[in-house]
Amino acid sequence: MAVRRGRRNGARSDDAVDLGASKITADNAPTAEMPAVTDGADPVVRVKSIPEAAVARLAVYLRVLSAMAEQGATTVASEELSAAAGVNSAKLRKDLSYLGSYGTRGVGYEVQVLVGQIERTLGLTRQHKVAVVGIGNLGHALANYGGFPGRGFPVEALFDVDADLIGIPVGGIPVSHLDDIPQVCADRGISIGVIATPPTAAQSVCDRLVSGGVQCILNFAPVVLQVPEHIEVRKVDLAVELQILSFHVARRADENNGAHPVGNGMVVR
Amino acid sequence: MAVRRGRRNGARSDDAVDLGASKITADNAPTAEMPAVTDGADPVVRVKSIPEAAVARLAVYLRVLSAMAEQGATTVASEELSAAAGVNSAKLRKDLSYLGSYGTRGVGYEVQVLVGQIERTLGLTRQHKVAVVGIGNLGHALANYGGFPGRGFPVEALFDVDADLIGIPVGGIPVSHLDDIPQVCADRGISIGVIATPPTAAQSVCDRLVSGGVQCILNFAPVVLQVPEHIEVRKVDLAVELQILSFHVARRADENNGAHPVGNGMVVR
DNA sequence: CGTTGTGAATCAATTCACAGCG
DNA sequence: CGCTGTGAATTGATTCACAACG
Repeated sequence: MAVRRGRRNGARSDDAVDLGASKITADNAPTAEMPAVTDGADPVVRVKSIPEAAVARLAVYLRVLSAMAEQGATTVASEELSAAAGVNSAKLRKDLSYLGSYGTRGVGYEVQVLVGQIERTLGLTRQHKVAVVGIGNLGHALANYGGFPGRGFPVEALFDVDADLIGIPVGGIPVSHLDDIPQVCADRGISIGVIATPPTAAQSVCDRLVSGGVQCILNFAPVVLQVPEHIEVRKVDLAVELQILSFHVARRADENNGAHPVGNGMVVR
Repeated sequence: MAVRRGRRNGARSDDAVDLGASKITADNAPTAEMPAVTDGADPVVRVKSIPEAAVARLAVYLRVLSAMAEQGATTVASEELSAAAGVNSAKLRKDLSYLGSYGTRGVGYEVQVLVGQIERTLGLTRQHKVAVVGIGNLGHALANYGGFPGRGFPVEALFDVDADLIGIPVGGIPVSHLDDIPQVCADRGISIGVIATPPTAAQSVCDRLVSGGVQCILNFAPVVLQVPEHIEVRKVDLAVELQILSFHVARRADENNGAHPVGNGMVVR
């Protein structure tokens, strides 16, 4: 073994994470690992890397906590929060421990404190301007989401190829042409690009977003995008989702059927 | 494609998948732990279970392979296929090995064979009828997907609460009322329910889908659904996706910056 | 008390590295 | 030779279980 350690960083966990979409990474080059400090010693590094899978769950906890706060809850125990978030309490506590130590033994966590810490950790204390590309059905849905989840992710640019759409405002933002992606994204300081185009257009749109300076891409098109190393891509793929469900249906059917050819009442087809 | 049941090598697996969307599990330790057989004595179980993470990737390989087939490719090596799918070749080969041994050493894989095997494994040789609930922007987008990914996932029922929508056909299917979910789903043999409603309606919709006999749910609403154990749920959550991206932006900024901009207490623990 | 926080143990997924074979 | 298939090694995530502590 050569290079050791390496902190979260350029982490190339091929897919890891596990919520919503999948992380996409080049996945090649195993070697170029930077030896970065991790635990201990380094006085400057304080962000103890958080496991990818935990990050996705933090976002879920955050939503649950916000709902609880609205209902007036001021403190919550790991058992309760974990149940509401659909995970077990040990996992929840471990996840929260990555943020630091904000609980009170024998009592639980203060809802507001947790909300604040999760927001800080997820980088929600700054704004991330979003551009949506492809104003079809899905793009419309996204554009109208009206500033996306809460505040923090304002949609500030829309793009399409269709000449009939250019200039028309959707959800308050006029649609620009694909060709203007780099310019407009750069001008408006877009940091997240959402691709909701047909698959054939996706790679080229992606390239333009990158040249416009976006740092992250959320890709709804069923294609594997090729991006430079420093760009973070997540993918939401309906076909893949359905096929995974299909797999489970099939598996279950096989199991039930192990010996019995005759199915149960639910057999479709 | 004719519906065929080859249960030759039926693969099964255990639990949480992890790509694409998230598998939601009760997660309450089902303490009844059975020593899973790995190769063994069990008379019925001889199939190697497929790691959950691999299932999601198989769906991706399938798409890439289909595209290659269309371009006239007849064989493909792991290196090429893996590059196109955005994973490394060792992982690809391992994933494919779960299907059985369909490659030719020194040559590669026959595209058609692989396509067939993946389809069989994912249960794509049967049809899975889909219902979409919530015909807003997103629901519309989904309903118009026109029979979803290829064939295999025909949308056969639509639901909404809005009286103005009831009876109106969207993508060829008339919209029914939420109250009719159980009946209609049962009648039409729906196996997959897609929830595209506002969060407040989601749980109740979910319950009705379950009572209508659907086996799997794809949930776009930002809520953690509670379902009976035998129901498979996957979640696609826009807010979570964006927040994960946000996390990575923040992390990167912190790194480049040695020191964090806004001086909140950085914590360590 | 009751609940957090966390090492240690377990379980799952990924990667390595090479034997086996066409 | 070139490429697959796979055990072994590694890395990562989850769960256990309990000491620490308000």
